[in-house]
Amino acid sequence: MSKKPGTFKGTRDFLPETMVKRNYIFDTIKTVFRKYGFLPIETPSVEKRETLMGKYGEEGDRLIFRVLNSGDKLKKADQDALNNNELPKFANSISDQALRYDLTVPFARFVVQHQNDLDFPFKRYQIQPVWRADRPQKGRYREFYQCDADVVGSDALIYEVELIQIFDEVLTNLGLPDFSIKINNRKILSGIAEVCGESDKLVPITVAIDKLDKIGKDGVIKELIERGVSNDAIEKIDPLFQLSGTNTEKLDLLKSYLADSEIGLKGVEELEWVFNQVETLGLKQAKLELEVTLARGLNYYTGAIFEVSANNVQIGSICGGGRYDDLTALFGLSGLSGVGISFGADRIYDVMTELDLFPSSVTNTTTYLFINFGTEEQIYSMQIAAGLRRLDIPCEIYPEPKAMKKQMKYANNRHIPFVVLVGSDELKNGTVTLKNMVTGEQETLTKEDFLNKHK
RNA sequence: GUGGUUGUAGCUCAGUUGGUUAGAGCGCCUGGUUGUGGUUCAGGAGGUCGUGGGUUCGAUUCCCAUCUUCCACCCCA
Repeated sequence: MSKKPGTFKGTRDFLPETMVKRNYIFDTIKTVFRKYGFLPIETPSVEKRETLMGKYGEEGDRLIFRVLNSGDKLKKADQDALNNNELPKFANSISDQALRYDLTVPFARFVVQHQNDLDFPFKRYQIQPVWRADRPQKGRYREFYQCDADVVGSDALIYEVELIQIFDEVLTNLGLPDFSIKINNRKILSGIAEVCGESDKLVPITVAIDKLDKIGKDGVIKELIERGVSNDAIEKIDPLFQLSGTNTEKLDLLKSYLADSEIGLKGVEELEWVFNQVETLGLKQAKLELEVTLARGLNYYTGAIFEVSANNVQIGSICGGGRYDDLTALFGLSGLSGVGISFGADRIYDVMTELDLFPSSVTNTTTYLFINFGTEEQIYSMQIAAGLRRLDIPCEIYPEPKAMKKQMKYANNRHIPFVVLVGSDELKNGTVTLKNMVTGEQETLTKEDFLNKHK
């Protein structure tokens, strides 16, 4: 124990048993992404510092892992800044690059950089790890995977509808029994701030009301006061806390509440259209809920915002997303609207583990193990195994004629569902004996019949 | 970034009010069973009690630091 090596705080190794389950999640997500016409890309783990910094708000910047300069570049260290305790400035002087914090901002950079090689609207999916210098907790890691699908170059609401369908389809295919897609629109939040006469306090207002389900109405009001929102405005926000009923009822209420706000009404209209289309098309499992208090922290969202949570599991949201009207403008290309979603694969894994949702077939990586009885039997087994592999059946041969107990145990621990016994009798008769490791049943059949079973 | 918490065998955890050889269950290995795993029985291996320093005749136990775990806040997937 004492001298055992370990991984860096908040990061993990994945053993084969875990990896096959993770791959099952990734594969399910990819399959659905492709079905909706998204194309794969990858971007580097490390980006220039200026690409990332300032895109996620002050809080986000703090959580970006910086990468130290090397060699002579270290001599640029701003020692005055260090002596004056200006740590961020000092950090900038010795670090010109950083690990990516999410996949969306690097994607915006990617779009601007390769704009002449892309067909718009450009739909891409990307499954890669991201890093955050956060304090780890359960369901919260320093290195984790995001599975993003984004469309850039169209403000058509059809994409909001399709992204909701993707959430629904992926999570249904993974077998999640109960989950909610919460949706809101930043324009509605802007409208609320406008109606309250506090347009300049949009961010503090959204951050505060986002916490309604966590700290309750009184907590939100307290926070609004702390953030300098006037009492008049708080009174005007108050009715929103009582907003209840069906999505249609909520929309109707919002229409009258936001009657004086052009942008607010635009948001309501957009949401209404999305709801209508989703209703017509139908969802498999998801509950789609309008949640006026949903705000999400990332500042770059401007239209629809999404968040998905698994019900009956104590973990944060498992997916997120939204529309950002001008993210590429930060890199010099304006007029491109984008909308995208992200699956938090690590949290989905945790939820599926807690609810025991992985089908047992996922861990059956090898179908047959050939028991090794000796040299001649092994050669005979290798021929049959080659036949199976030509039929794409995964199988393996135990490498040495060790005690059968040991070989059986190996099959058992590896969750291999069938064992093939080829001893001297089988060799002589041109047969194999098949043992089902779950039921314990055995049957003997000719090797031709065995192979033909799989055609 | 703030406050707290955790660390003893591969895993889950007892225990030591500071004192000769630190325990259990599960797992692992060997054998009962030289063509049968998952059940059962018998035996066995495995720990400088997270790491570094301090106090002490003596520290796994007390103190400090550090790393790690988990939790609340912040924020978020």
